[in-house]
Amino acid sequence: MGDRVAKDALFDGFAEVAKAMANGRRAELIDVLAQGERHVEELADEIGQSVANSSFHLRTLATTGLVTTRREGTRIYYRLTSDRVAELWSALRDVAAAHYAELDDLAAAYLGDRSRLEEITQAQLAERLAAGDVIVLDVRPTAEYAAGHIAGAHSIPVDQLAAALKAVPRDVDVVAYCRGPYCVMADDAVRLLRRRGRRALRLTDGFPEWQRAQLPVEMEVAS
Amino acid sequence: MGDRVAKDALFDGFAEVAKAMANGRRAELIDVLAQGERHVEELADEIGQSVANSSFHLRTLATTGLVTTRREGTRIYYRLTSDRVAELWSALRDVAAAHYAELDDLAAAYLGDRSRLEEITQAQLAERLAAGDVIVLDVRPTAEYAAGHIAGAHSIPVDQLAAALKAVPRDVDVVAYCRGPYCVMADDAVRLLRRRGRRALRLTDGFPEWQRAQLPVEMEVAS
DNA sequence: CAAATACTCAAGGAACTACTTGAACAGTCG
DNA sequence: CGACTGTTCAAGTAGTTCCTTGAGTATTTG
Repeated sequence: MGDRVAKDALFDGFAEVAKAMANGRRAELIDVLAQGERHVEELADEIGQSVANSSFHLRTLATTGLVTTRREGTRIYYRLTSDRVAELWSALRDVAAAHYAELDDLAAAYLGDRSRLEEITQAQLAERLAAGDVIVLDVRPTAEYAAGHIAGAHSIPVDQLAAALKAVPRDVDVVAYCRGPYCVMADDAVRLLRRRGRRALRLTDGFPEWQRAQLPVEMEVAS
Repeated sequence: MGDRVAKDALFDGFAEVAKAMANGRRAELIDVLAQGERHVEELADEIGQSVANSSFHLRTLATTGLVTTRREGTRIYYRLTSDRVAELWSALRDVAAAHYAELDDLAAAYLGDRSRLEEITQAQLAERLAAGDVIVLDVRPTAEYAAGHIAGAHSIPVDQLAAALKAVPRDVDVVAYCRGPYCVMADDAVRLLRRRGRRALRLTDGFPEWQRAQLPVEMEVAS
């Protein structure tokens, strides 16, 4: 069976990459970075940790090559090294959802009851977008919308939705989307819209999955 | 940003699954189980660990739902819960190979110099198999061949190849394959064949990848 | 050049992880 | 039923990981 020591070392190498993702805070970082690049303070804020600790976790991710940095003035921006990392993250989520029994409870505790939220798949939305019989709302923060969004989507961050309701046409279905299947922003948006009597649906996945599926996207051009 | 505690718990849940893979010995277990089910003693032997320790690692994998068991007589057989787990493992390997700098050295130390081994991709092999101008050798142990192999492949475990050389036709290219991209059995087979003057190539991936790509497979029917 | 900003590094303690040894627990087969 | 086999559990030790605090290092701006 070949060289035991070298084989163990090689598999320890694969395990290093798994270890990089084997921490809830680092998982959150990957999830946020799948939306686009961020600097350390933003990331620390996003995961609710100190800047020092976030920096430490980012370093861990960088050591295994999952994230890369770019300096701009006094800030350092982190991003996922490639789409493959986002795919790996997505595969991990899927396996967890499918096979890890306790995940259901954890997801329910964070997401609340989704049974009454109507969902729409990527394929269905792509079709209806082409047909033009639907309004799509990107309810993520505007910076994420600017970095890339579903072609034709309108930016209304979820915390501004109540105020912007009047701008949303009444006579057509509304689809809200956000960061991904475990993001609550679109859920909140859909619940609000339905309370106000609109017919609203949630896109099952988020923007990163849409983009990876090669469906049409747009981005704000730097001026 | 919703409920911090619940969000952290959810992402800790995803991290649990990554943790299950975040150990070299467990990674080896997953790699072996991707070939088919095994009982504990075989697995312990395969990863060069005590039965007790292997059992412990298998339990860890079972807790996150990555593996499942089945009893047959006095033995307990473990297998991957689904193809998704194999896909996740494959995605992890790919990311490690693409982004984790140190992996190259580790792989080189275990696999040796592959630069002089000619390779063939799944697609190319599928085409040549259809055309019938190639002999395919499955050089894994016979039990793995029996559990499933590339349609039309012949079983010659690598340690029996030297003795069985005469049975391999001289006038046609030979393709050897084994467990996957980080398995040395096909490498050894190809090197041996070339030393004996045959034109031999290595299939880039192994059997699990072939099967997941929906390419034609066969298996020994239980009698 | 000095001050300010953004980030990283180092030390330290609490909590977890890996592996070993030896005992306990099923099921199965005579 | 009772011995046997294959597997799991428990205890113990050495080593690793996580997060905090506070100091240190780049880079930009005044």
